[in-house]
Amino acid sequence: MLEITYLRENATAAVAGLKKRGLDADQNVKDILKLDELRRQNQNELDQALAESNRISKEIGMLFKEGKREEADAAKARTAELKTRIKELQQEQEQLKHSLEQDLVALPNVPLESVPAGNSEADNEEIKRVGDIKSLPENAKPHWELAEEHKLIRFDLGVKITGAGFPVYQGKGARLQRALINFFLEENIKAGFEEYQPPLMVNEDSGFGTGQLPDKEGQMYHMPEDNLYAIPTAEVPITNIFRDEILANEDLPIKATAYSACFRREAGSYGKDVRGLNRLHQFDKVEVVCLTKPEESMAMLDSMVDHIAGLLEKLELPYRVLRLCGGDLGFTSAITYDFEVWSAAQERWLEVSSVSNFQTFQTNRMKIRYRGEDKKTHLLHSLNGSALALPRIVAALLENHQTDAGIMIPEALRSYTGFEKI
RNA sequence: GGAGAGAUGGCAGAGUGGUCGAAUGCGGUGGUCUUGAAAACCAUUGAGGGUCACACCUCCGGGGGUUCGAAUCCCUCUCUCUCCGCCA
Repeated sequence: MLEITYLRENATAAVAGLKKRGLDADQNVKDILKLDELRRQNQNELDQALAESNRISKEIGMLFKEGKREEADAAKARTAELKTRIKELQQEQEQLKHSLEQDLVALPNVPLESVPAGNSEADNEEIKRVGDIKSLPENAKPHWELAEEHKLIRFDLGVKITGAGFPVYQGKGARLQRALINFFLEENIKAGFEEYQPPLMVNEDSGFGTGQLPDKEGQMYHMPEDNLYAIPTAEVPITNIFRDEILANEDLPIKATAYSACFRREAGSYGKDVRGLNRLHQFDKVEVVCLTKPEESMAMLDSMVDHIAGLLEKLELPYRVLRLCGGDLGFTSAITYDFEVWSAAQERWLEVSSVSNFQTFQTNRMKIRYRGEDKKTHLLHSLNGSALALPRIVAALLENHQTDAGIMIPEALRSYTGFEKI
């Protein structure tokens, strides 16, 4: 949710920025500013009425104390009209606040200057490409065939015990999962992130905090008995740890990492490109979440991008980094870099990480603040990224590292897997 | 699942209808003292809205009600804790 103070002062810049998403927000912003204006007028009037009412009440108290019954009763009579007026104004205030909030929540984040305009993947800007795209052996296979052949991942068993999109990992497949989780966590810790183990279910407040609710309600698994939601990413519980907090300067920046299983209903996304590990209902991911002072967030974003690039290089995977165009940008993001790994056998790029700076868009809703030099509270900037999501990494590892002698495990991972090839 | 207790500022904890945004202690910040630190002492210290700045308004778990007036009384919801039962 954008800050109203930002919109008041930067309305034209906001509208111009949103255009890069292919969104004409001119009228929306005007409506918001109008509502804001009305709201403040209404509050002014309401405050005055309340002040008057408070004054009279105090007066009545004094009169009673002095035993002046009759004067007190006379004063009481004066409040009747005031009370109905207050009630009206309060109702109006509620409505105005509600409308304002609704309009604000509906507006996506404003893309930063460096974000290219555009409305599809084609307009994303490739800023980096690393690693050679190897030519694979004649008989190279996609990962789902490799997984079946080596009994690494059992999609059939997952279907039997749960349903499609809930694979069972077996033998070296299971050990590879565990190795990758540990590898990512250890690398993140080395880079200064603190590890957390969050709950895998969250309450409604947390869902609202990170913006999954109310709009993406259908994407989360919901347990109605207890009104809990299965997390779609560790970002949700981790970021919500800091909800409604004013963080101490010495604790900043926050650099958190967490492994979690992630659950996504992926309603309506059946069809092409969902084969094998490409899209699952349950998958594993190691996430990084940062909170910084505003002036430090862009440097933090760069350092996160560098860190994630390092992970992919250690896994010896060819990748590229894209700066997403406005139209491809997530609702809450001001700037996003996508990491894509080349899937040799599928001959397509697979998104394995998305690193974003949300600036105050998330923290405004969650009221995550710090105390500035001026002793006042200010909103922090929030950032997050996957470091990394397992399924597509596994897909890329299997496909890219297949040789006639077997699937080779990258050097950096061997101390974690305990085996060198599959 | 059964029974009971509770929810107040960063924390602990008082406050049962008006002068309470709220005692006191701890913590934080600034200062005095000190070579420095500790201790002691003094001062200061919740959040949000509003304003050029004041004024002013709102907030004592959430919602509703009674009253001229609610942290305090009533209704309701949520959450937490303790004991018993079951159980990893």
